[in-house]
Parts: sequence; structure tokens; C-alpha cells
Amino acid sequence: MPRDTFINLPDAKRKAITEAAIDEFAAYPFEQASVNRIVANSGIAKGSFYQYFVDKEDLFLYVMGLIAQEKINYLSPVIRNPDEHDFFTVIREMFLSGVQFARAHPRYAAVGRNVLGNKQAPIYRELQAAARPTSFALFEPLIEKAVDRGEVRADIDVGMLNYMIAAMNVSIVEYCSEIDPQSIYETATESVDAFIDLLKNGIRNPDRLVEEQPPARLSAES
Amino acid sequence: MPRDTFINLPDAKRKAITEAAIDEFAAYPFEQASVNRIVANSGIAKGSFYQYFVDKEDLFLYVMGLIAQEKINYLSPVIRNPDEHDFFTVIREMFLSGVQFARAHPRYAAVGRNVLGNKQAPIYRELQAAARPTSFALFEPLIEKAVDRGEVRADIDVGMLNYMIAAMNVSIVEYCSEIDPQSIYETATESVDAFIDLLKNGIRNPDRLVEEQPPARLSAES
DNA sequence: ATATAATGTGACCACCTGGTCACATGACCA
DNA sequence: TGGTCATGTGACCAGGTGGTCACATTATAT
Repeated sequence: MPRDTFINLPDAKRKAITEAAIDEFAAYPFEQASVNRIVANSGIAKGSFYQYFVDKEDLFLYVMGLIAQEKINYLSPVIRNPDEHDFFTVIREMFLSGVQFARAHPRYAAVGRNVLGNKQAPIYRELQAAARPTSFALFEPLIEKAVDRGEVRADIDVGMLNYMIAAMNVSIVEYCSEIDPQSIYETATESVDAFIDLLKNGIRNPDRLVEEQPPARLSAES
Repeated sequence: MPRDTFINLPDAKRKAITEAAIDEFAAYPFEQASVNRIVANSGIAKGSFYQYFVDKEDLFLYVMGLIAQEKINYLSPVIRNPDEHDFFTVIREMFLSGVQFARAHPRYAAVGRNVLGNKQAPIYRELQAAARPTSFALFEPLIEKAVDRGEVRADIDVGMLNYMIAAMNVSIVEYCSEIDPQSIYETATESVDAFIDLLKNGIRNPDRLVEEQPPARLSAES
């Protein structure tokens, strides 16, 4: 946690520091981020920095907190009340919120990407330990409920689907910002819908005759 | 490229250096990897290192070359002759080869993960620029051919599917090594098959009556 | 045995890192 | 005005970085 001296700082100064920190953590993963650059870019003295934060990590966690809070603002009512909606509607909203968040706050998204890489960095494990329980605990029951409702195939591996959807949630943001960096809203929506459709219906041609269905698993005598 | 002095080195010494380098790049991303640690762990003098390699980057690219070559060995005949097989058979083999490679060479896989994170690091962009053309150029036509053959839905976005499959190829390795670090062969095969099944058929319950099919895209008046 | 070339070596370089600390500055109060 | 206390400051620290270089060692060839 930042020290009181930081909290009591004039808004302009506090903002300057915060902005410089976000820039730095967006440009470099935690280990490579430089306190020297941050203080230089925010126009404060090195010594002052350590009166505001106990650590580089202290600052980093503070920034992550800002990001998390802003991210929550992007969760639509649909996601907050997931039980009242179709499963695919919920994850569609989730994907969309991710894409929109990344477009509205590209620097925040960059920070997130930097921490999501380096998964074996100690700092990641700390964050993960804190955040995972909530995210996973919230989502798995959602899938189970979707199965109960008959929206999702009953033979699905819940853990695996959970993992895959989480992975897709990241990939789709990457994909959208890659094919259309300016990210027109409609393009993103179309991409998300296409993703959802793939997830929902699969990519197999449904018109195809199912002659050779049995040997779906071949070449491995396990 | 390593200098001749490195190529001409006695096998034991060359191996010691290579091993130490792999360990280092598996433990740290390129920027944080330390030449000092590498020379210490391989028992050579700092000066000697720079007679073998021009750079830290030179060594890194050498190691990446080793990994790429070993990875190629894991590509089954099915992948080498993709046109002769069903599309889903090909990507099944691809996923499997990825999982098996990661199990057989965990350090290599760790190096790969470290470079796949830090996507904005200069070193990544260099590698990507070199490797992407081949990987993408090879795979996209495969999807197109699958569509022509009627194996895959014709209304699919080829670019997106390509992206998604590439992303899944990474996620599934992560998933497999997470649920079963020792990675029994059968477990991995089952997981891959489950993934393929999801990709193929989607997660929607096919038995469900398609009453509310039309309003699949709702809540966005785009 | 001697000259020459190739290779091994670690002290050293400039630079950067996160973090500290003695001191300067300034605000507030008596 | 003088005293007290919170805040601002940058020189400084130990330690690490990638990379160099003058020199020692070894191998080769004459």
C-alpha cells in the first residue's frame, strides 16, 4: 500500500506519478521496469518516491489495483447477474467487455499483458494467488449451471472449458487489436460474435454426411 | 551465429555451455538472462564466452535454433503431408506433438514460453518476423483446403480460425502440464481429443430444441 | 627449439539497478 | 521570531549488467 504521504499529495503530482508508472509498466514487465525512469518522467526526486511507496512492488500493486478497479467498471449488468441470462450471452458480454476495456485503456491492457507473460516471475504468482480464487470460483459454477440448464453439452469437461474460455478471452482481445488496432466498435463486436459462434457450434461443416464418424480417434492405439 | 571457435570446441565443453544457456533462458526471459550466470554455470571464463558468441543475443538465437530443430523432429508424418489427411486429424497431431514436445523437453518449452510472453520485447519481434511467415503461410491454406473439402464450415473466417487454433495450441500445452505435470501419455491424449471435439462440434447442447435460435445476437443493435 | 598463431582468462569498464540517508526546504504553531 | 515536524532531495551505496582487452597459455608449424 502507498504511504499516507502519497495519498495526501496534490492531485496533479499524484497523477503525474501514477501516469509515469502506468507508462513504465505498460512498456516493461515488472522486473525490467525502472524506478529511475519513473521518477524522471514524473518529475520527482528519487528520495521522494520512497516516501510515497515502500517498494517498486508497492507501486506496482497500487497500479494493478487501479487497473482492476477500472476493469470492474466494464463488467456489464449481464455479467454481474449471470444466472439470469443465457450462458452464451454471459460470455459474449465478458468477451466484449474485455475488448472494449483494452480499446478504452490500451496502457492498462499492456500492463496486463506484461504480467500475464512472465508467468514464472514471483510477482505473477503473488498476483495470481490473490486473484485466481475469485475468478475461477465465480466462473466454474456458471458452466455447471449452464450444463444443468441444458445450454451446454453434458459431456463437457468443466475444468477444461473454464480454462479454454479464459484463454480465449485473452486471445480474442489480442486478435481484435491486431486486425483492427483502432478497433471500430462494430468490428470488435463482429469478431466476438464470430468467436462465440465458433465456441458454440464448432467449426465442423454440419451439412457433411457423417459417414466416417466412428474413426474420429484414429492412429493412436491407446 | 556462433563463432567458429565455438563450433570447434570439444563436445563436452560445448554441451556444458549449451546446457547452461538453456537453463538460463528457461528460467529468465532474454532481457533478464545473465551472461555472468551462464559462464559461471558452464565453467568457462567471461572472455571465452565472447570468443564463442558475439552477443548474448547471438547465443539466444543459437539456442532458439536448437529448439526449433528439435521441435521439427516432433512433427509427425501426418503434419508433414497435411493434404492427405482429414483436417481435424492434422490439428490433432499438431496439438499432440506440442504436448509431447513440452513433456519431453520441459526446458525447451519453458524457453518458448518466456519468449512468447514479452511480446513487445525487441527480441520477440525479430524472432516473430523470421518465423511467422512460414507458420502462417503453411497453416492458412490448410484451413482453406479443409473448407473446400467440406470438412469445415464455409462461413468460417479463415484468419480468425488460424489465430484461434494457434492460441489453442499454446493453451492446451499449458492446460495439460497444469492438470498433470507428469503428463501421462494417455491423459494428454484424452485432453487433446477433448479439445479437438470442442473445436469440432462446439459446446452447445445439440439435443436442445432450437426454439430461440434467431436472437443469437442480441442486446447490440449494430 | 623457436616463432607464430589461436585460444583461454579475469580484471576491468561504463552504465544501470533498487534503495538509503544526511541534509535542505517549507509549513505550521507558539 | 524561533522551534518543531513533515516532506523534498540528490548524492551515494552495494551490487549487477553486457561487453572489452591486455595478457597468459596452449597448440601448430617450422
